Amino acid sequence: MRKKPRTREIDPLQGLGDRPGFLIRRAHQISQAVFIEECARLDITATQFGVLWILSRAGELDQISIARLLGFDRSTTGLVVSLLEKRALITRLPNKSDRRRHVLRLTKAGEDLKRRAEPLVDRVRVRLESVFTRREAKIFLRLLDKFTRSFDETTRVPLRRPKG
Amino acid sequence: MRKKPRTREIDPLQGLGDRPGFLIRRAHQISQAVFIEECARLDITATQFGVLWILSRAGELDQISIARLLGFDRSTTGLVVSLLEKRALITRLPNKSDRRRHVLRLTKAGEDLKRRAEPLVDRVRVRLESVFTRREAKIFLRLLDKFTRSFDETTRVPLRRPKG
DNA sequence: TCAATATAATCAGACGTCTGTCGATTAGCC
DNA sequence: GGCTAATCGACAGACGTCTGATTATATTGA
Repeated sequence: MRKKPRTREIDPLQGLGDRPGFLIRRAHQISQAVFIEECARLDITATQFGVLWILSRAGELDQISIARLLGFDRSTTGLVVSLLEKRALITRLPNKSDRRRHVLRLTKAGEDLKRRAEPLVDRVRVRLESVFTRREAKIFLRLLDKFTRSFDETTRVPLRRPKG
Repeated sequence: MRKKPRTREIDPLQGLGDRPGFLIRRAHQISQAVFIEECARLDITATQFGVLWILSRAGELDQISIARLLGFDRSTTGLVVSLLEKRALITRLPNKSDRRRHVLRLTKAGEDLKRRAEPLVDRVRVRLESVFTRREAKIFLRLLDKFTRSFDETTRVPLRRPKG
């Protein structure tokens, strides 16, 4: 029970470990790990699921729209998309009216995977929130939402949320 | 003032954008961006600053200890450390008593950079917290702390905090 | 003493992320 | 029609992160 700071036991993290940036980084590390763990058997990452999700909701979208909706960088989106295409989870069809664009759409396999992933992703949420009381979880999400929204326009890739 | 969901305007993010994992990812993206922005002229990342900070506090440490204290992966730590060594901000000396180990220590340049970075890193904190009231910021940090501590032992790299 | 185990560090491979740049294409303007 | 600006998407380069494998070294125990 090493509890005595008597012995001048320094905490090397003091002054760093309580900074928001540090804690957010750690929280991100944790939530990524939990996601990977829960969805291991589907071999899917949170980022990839985001794309499947958004395509499932929107029907079809081009790369840039996906990036804007999810807050991904264009390059990141390009990589994720080509990875999903390689796995035949989405198709990438040239857009007739604008040949710069490719219209993305879920394949049957993509739909299936997305559907099978949903309960697992729900488990991720449950696990992440399980350390809080219901009230705390609500506050946590509210503050995170306030935080991200407040910085939205200052980021390179602001989210396009219809809610405003 | 597009406010009517009358027109069946779907929010493609609904059901995803309010998940803790999604928000945490976004928050991480933001805090990273702010850090980079503030510390651009020192050409230093949050991760790199963490190593400088911890070495400044501890005097000398080996790579694994740094990883454990900061919650980095061993490989990550190795890469960051070699990068800092290349910039002559730290030295890496073989440990006599245990030849597996390399003892890391800040160079003069490393000390200087760390000192010059401190006010900038403080500005990062201030900016990140500025979107909250003082009370909210406190709660936010408390909940983040609870979150990260609760999952600490389940992560691959649990933080070694003397405070327990 | 020798074998088994544990630890430190490196390396390879993968993914996510960002920056910056470039070419292709479209759209706007004269 | 033709120049120009804007946009899309590709690519290269960099960093952080994780996993898994490997090597070198210590420690422990039979």
